[in-house]
Amino acid sequence: MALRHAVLAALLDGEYSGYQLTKIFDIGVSNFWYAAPQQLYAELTKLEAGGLVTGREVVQRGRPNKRVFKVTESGLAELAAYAAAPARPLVLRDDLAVKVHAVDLLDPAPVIEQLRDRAREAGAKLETFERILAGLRGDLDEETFLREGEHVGPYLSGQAGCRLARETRDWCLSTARTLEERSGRARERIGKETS
Amino acid sequence: MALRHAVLAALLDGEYSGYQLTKIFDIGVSNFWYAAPQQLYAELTKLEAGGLVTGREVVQRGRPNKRVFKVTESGLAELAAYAAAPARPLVLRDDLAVKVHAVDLLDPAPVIEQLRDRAREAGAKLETFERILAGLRGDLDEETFLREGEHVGPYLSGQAGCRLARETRDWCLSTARTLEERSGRARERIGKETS
DNA sequence: ATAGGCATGTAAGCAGTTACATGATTTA
DNA sequence: TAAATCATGTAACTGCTTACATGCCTAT
Repeated sequence: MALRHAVLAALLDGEYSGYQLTKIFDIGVSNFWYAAPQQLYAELTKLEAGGLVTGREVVQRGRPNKRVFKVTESGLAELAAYAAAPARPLVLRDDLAVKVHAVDLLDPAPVIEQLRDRAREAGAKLETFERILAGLRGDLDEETFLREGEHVGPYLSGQAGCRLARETRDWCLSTARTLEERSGRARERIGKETS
Repeated sequence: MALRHAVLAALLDGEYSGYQLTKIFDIGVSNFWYAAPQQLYAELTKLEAGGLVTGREVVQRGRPNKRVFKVTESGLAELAAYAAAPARPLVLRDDLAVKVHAVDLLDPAPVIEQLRDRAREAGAKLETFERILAGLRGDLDEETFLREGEHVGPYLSGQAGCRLARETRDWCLSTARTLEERSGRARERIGKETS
């Protein structure tokens, strides 16, 4: 069980509804966890049944009511036990890297396009994260904030998201450029041979 | 279905047995895919049944015989179709980042220790990858190899692994240092108050 | 002797994905 | 009036993890 702890950790930042969590997990809780909406609703139900979170109804006008959740004492205890247990190796499954690995025997064009797409996404994510980080540290510069700020956890995990997004963007762009140039030269050679 | 394509891509580099693949997937196929040994044996069985790979017995002395596999025509066609289809977002699930996110309300000591452990692992992985990349490019410098080399796919995906390992190591170390210093100062304050 | 690496699996259970379902309100 | 956003689920399926199982060979 693993999503459970990611949800608990996310709920430390404030009270959120299932729907709000889907937004947070959609960009990946600072990009280190992904979960589908249906998983979150299911997990929240289980967590509430187990007494690790409590929900309360929030009446809204102009839009449907929602139930927001917060972590209970026993939820916090669960998180503490989890944090003390040894970390398991991270799970990474990257479709696009598999395609790049195999690209020599394949048509590079669609792979290049996908690399460009992902570079764009990663760039957007990077901007989002940088805005979030700037919001968290407020007026302070990073060093001061990390030394004296009260809640640095979300900032530190956000930095991981930033780093990953930046590297992803740069790798995608440089890889796309490499493949583009190679297929450009390949076309030239064929052109010369057949002319 | 996704592991299937990662296996096919890995088998493009040469003929491997299930056991050899576990070693490759253990360090994460250049760090972009992880799979447990049992998954690989099961997947190879399925791939062979579907005619996407063929196996042949290799008789060895001094150790048990093994079955090595290679990709068939139809396996290559499957890979080509897969590469042309839109990439799905990468799956990332990082236990340790969840703990860091929640660290403000938790005992930081075990988290710091886990960060140091992971930094060590990432450093080792980085060295491994750099050795692999150096082997792939041989005498050529990186730029020349990427321009003129025959098989650049594994090199490019390996670069992604390098980048990720380097960022992981650096983030873990700087995060551990930040948390260490903060808990050091916290202890000092408590010392002063109680003396 | 025994620990570790090589080699290959089965079986049960849990987690994650995909498809389907509903309904209100706001914006274009 | 159609599309997008808010809001919450169920059901079926597939894929992944954990635990268990076997056996040979090499090095210490």
